[in-house]
Amino acid sequence: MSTRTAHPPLKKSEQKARTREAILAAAARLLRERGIAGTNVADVMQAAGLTVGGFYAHFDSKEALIEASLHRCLGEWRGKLLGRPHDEPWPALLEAMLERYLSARHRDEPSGGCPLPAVAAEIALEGTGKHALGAELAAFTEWLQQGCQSEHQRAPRNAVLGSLALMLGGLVFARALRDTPMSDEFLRACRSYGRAALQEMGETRT
Amino acid sequence: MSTRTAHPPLKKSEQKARTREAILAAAARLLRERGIAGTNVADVMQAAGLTVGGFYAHFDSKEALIEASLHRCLGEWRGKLLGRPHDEPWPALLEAMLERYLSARHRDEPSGGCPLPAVAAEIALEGTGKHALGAELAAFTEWLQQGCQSEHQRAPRNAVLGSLALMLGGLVFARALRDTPMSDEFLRACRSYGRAALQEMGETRT
DNA sequence: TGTACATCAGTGAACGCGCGTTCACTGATGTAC
DNA sequence: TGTACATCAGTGAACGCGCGTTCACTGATGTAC
Repeated sequence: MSTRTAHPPLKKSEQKARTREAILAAAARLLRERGIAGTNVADVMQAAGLTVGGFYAHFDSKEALIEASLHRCLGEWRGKLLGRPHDEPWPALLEAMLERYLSARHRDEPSGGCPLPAVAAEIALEGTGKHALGAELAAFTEWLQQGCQSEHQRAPRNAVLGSLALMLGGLVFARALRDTPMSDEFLRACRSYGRAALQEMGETRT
Repeated sequence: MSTRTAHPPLKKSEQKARTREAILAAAARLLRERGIAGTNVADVMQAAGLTVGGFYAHFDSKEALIEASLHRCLGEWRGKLLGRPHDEPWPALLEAMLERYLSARHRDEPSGGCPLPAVAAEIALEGTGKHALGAELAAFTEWLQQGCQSEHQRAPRNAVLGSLALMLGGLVFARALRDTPMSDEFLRACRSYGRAALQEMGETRT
């Protein structure tokens, strides 16, 4: 709303682009909190300070919004997960990622976190969002493997993919068991499990 | 249908109990294929050879059906995952479980498999089914830890919970990336990742 | 510069469909006498 | 044993609601002359 009455007044096309951004941002937040099925077009538009009817001037369908939002969302998240580039060997790098991902904070605040725990299973069932997921996951794993400086070895693909699966499964269990002792237990166990795997993989590769 | 006209004719109460079983079985299959949101009451009843209206003579609500069906479903699955009791040390036991779970067959045939990949994220988001999940997961982990014969050591809880999370995450990714090279890659990587973790955990505990 | 018209982002009501749930009804089984 | 009534599992249509999508309309911005 304030963006639309900002000074100096924007050109129409600029304004439309900004609105589109607002819709994408609102969708990204709702997606992480409620998943795909739980995110309805009217709520997204309301969260962006608009009304339903205008939606189809920006996107062809809800599905198109989901794909676009996931692309954006996963791309941003990629950066957040590791922060600035580290000069560390890959086991330490992946371990730090596990710690951050499998934390009580991330479990309890989905809106600022990774969209995949809410969304991955729905993509598997319905197919909506699979292009975004495929593309971003390919980019992410490649980026993670190259994330170490050249003096260190490249992280093996098994270690990267395995860590991602462990993170997803662990967080889903932890969220499903919220308010249960097993929730914290899962987080702790998965961090320990990942550390063990990475240590073993680091040793046998060295 | 054939169950209802079977010889000798059944008492009314027996008949009703059988119908309830048929509904539960139909729901269990659909749940694994379509998840909770994708499983609608009318389809469940049709799959059980009945019509919608009769549903509420057996269950109070869709939610009650989901809880009951998941309880049943997860309980049966617990047995299938390990088959008959093994006389093996726990790392080998869990490794065998990983291999079976993270297989192309399991990825491609959800209807005969574990309901969790389709259902766990929805439980985390909506809450429907969380009682069944909590109870069955507690029973399952305890049972897995005690699954080895007394001469072997009891499997550490971290190894059990971590393996479950890895299995869930790995299968969800593999299904979401179906028809993509990364799908098989995820299955292979997760099996390897799990083996590494279990080996490391087995060594440090021994 | 000023005026008349065109464009188009956004509005808000309505449509159509799916789905959980309800309900009057049916017909076979079970019970009372 | 036979007859009349009660019970109740299952039927199928209807209700109500949520939600994705459409559409006639508005009013501000942009353009032509």
